[in-house]
Amino acid sequence: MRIAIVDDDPLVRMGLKAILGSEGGWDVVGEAGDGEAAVALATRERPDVLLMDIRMPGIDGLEATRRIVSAGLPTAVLVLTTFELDEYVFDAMRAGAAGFVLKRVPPTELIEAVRVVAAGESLLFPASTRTVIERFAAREPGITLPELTEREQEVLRALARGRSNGEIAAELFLAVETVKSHVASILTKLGVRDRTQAVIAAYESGFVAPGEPTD
Amino acid sequence: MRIAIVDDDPLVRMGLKAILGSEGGWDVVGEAGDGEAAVALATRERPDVLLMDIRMPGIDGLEATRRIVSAGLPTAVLVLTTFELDEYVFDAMRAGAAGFVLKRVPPTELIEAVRVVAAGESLLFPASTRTVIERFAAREPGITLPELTEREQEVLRALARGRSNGEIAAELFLAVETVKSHVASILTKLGVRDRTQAVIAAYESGFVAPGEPTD
DNA sequence: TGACGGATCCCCCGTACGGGGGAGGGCGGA
DNA sequence: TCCGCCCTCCCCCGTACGGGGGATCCGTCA
Repeated sequence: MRIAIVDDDPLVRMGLKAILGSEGGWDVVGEAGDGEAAVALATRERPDVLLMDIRMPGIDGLEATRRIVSAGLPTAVLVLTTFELDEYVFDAMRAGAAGFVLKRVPPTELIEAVRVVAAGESLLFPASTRTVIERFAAREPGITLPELTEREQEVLRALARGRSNGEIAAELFLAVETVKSHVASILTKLGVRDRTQAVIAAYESGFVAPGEPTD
Repeated sequence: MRIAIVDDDPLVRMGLKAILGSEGGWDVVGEAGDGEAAVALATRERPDVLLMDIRMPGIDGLEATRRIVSAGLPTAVLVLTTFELDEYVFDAMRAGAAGFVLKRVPPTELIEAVRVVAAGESLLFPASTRTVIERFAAREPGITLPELTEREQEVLRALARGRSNGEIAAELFLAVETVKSHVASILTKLGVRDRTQAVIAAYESGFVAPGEPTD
């Protein structure tokens, strides 16, 4: 397995190298001290795993991660930082990092983390997982949808897939008038003006979520 | 540390008990075979950690978790299931579980998971973490929006807040006709039919996200 | 039994919406 | 310099949409 290490502190790089080098079958194929060099390194060596520091001069680790991921390189970026800042975690996730761990974790856990991301999985250190879960859960009760009947829920799901009244009628084997009356009752129940606002309410309430079966 | 075990299969309960009992300082203070009994058990014993199966007769593990969490009990629920279904993970997170692991993980990892949630942290098994990150990042699974001009992006954001053409015109100090032409070019660029589908595309692409500034 | 809500369907009507076409000003790249 | 893009505004037109009335059938529940 081929590993690259990116950190602006040579001492940290040496430490990481020492830890990872103790594992058999692993090979540290390159090092970099800033984001620019990190992207170049990843492009040239195409390592399996890249340990990425966040705070670096010039292009920081998050931006470098973004570039590496969006370049479609076969490299799993494991973000490795000193600070337990939640925003770092979220930004790293959004940047496309495969994992997020603190530098101060014991060597065995770091090795395990590298193994996990190399296997195509992901991991966060426990405290981050907690905040992620909290934010995920907290997003849920943004608004609560009023009680909708079975049929109305079906129609709302169809609305959230961008269907017109005619299409919904065809899909559910109904007359357009029936669909219209369902839509009308949905609108009044949700207290919104039109189907677009109904779809927004569906997303905001978690009734439908991005990335779910759109069709 | 006081632990409770909830699973409808007596054999599984015995197995878990055997694994956890091998740790010093841990005490299995109760068992339950369904959700109803789980809530009663948690209320009565107030354990530090509760291992919760999902698939159970009657009230399932997710609903039981919801009740335990919303009751404000000092119990960290570690959801433990056989199936690697993503929806289970998300539902468990929403229900307030502190962790989510598969039954088939090695005993050492299970023990580690109990230790983590008991410490007030959270954890997911790696494959779940990956899907959670992906959904959170909302980059990969979604679609990519074609290039929109500044103005078009403003208009799309307004659309995603449920605004009508007239309202957008007022907000942006434009003529309704201008808004209409922006909307028209958005629709053609996104390849969609109406504003509702445009809003859906905005959510699915991550251009806007649930829980973000709705107003 | 009757009341009630859900689901289905019908008609009328006004309008916001979306398609098509065009036109002018500003600003940066070729 | 001229071309192209963006932003702005204008007109016409057809229709899907949403609001307002209904009506009928069905199950549940009191």
